[in-house]
Amino acid sequence: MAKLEFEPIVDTTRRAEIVARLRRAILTGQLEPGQKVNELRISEQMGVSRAPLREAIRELVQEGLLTNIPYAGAYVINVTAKDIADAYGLHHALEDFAIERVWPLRNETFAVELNRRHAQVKQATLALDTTRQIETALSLHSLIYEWADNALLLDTWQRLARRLQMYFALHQQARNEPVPAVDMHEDYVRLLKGADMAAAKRHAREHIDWDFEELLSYAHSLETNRK
Amino acid sequence: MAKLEFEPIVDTTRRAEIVARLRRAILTGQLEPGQKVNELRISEQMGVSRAPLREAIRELVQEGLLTNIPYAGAYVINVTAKDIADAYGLHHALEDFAIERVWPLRNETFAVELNRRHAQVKQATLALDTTRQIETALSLHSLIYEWADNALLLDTWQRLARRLQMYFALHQQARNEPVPAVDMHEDYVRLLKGADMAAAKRHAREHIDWDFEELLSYAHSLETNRK
DNA sequence: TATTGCTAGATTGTCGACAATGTGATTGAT
DNA sequence: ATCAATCACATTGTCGACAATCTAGCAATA
Repeated sequence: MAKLEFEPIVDTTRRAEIVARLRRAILTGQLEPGQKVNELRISEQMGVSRAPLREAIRELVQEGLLTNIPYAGAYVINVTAKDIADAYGLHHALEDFAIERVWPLRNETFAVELNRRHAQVKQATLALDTTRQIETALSLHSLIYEWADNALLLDTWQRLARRLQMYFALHQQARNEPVPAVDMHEDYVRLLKGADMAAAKRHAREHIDWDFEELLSYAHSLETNRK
Repeated sequence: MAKLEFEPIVDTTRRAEIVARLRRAILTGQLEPGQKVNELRISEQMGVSRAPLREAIRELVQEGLLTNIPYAGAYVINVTAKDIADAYGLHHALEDFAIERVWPLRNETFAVELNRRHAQVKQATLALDTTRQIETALSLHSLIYEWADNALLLDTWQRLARRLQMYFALHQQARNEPVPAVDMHEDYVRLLKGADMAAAKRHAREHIDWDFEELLSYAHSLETNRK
């Protein structure tokens, strides 16, 4: 008899769907930083009442994507250069820790999944689909966190990853250039499959720094625009 | 003219008050792990309607203190030995990072605040007030995160600190002994004021390990109880 | 006996209406 | 003209009621 496994049934509430849509709107920059989330307007657009929408807003506030001011409203978080720098500082710390933890847990399945996600990045890069490029790159980077066997670390990473996704989307949106059509992950993937952990850490650090440098121009424009 | 500073006005909504009360109930173990949060019952006890209570529940779910199953209810998170181990693994990583960042930012005010919080710990220890002992110890440990000048790191720590607070409270509740009436923070405080960062890191690591060892007996009882 | 289908009760999810609060314009006094 | 008081208006916060769903127990059937 074949071993058949079923996936759990998921997301049967309006609230969950609302959260997903709002989150996506924020992470893709459709809802801009600082913009107000008007409950009545959005609930009417989505065809739901304010109750599940408000519950969704509470979740996103806790996720750190919205801020709330009592009796004034919920606003998409603002992005400053310091926010971006903070995110990358934390990214460094988590990445080191994740690599250490994942190192002895790697196996053939890990390598296969690493290749699969890397292929997705390359595909999105070739297709010049920038939104998907960001998503797939973060998915690739998520792998070590998923395999590090630490639920709290994974949760922390996912919160951070959402911030990064937002920053990249805004950055890409700000400069209207196509996108870097090269893929920077060859070394990252190769080193994660290798035997030299120190080298992997070093490269991850450089890789993160490289991404950060990329965002700096956008971060700079934020500061100048504010004046 | 004396420099007078006002504290911000706080918590004008029922929701915020409900969140605070529920969180406290969970972190002190009054709401036990696995216990169901019955909306109707609690809303009647608190004298509020279900709407703000439900919004509060959403926040606590995102905070990681509750889990939610659609149409079934919200439950206080269960605690396993692995959860505790995960928390301490992450604690290690964050502590290292925080010490590095806070090191060049320390000044006289930092030292004064460090002493102040340490005094609170000693006071709670003398008074045999275990709940307050846990709170003040975590407050002491929070200082380096507050001074590290990284909002995301601070946020991450606060989420972790709440888990730790819960674990300690449950641990203390499980064994009915009075409490360790000794204070372990003398060296911690001294090294944080000193010049040897490596030594501070090393000690913090040992200190965290010591706390973890302390929790292991409780973690063990969890596993055996489950059988 | 084991399994399926049904029913009643309890609980969560959602809705529409009302209360509380903030905001900006208007008025009026000095 | 300036400033304070007032007043609509819009928006958020809260409430009570209803709809959708789950669970446990019992009956029916093989």
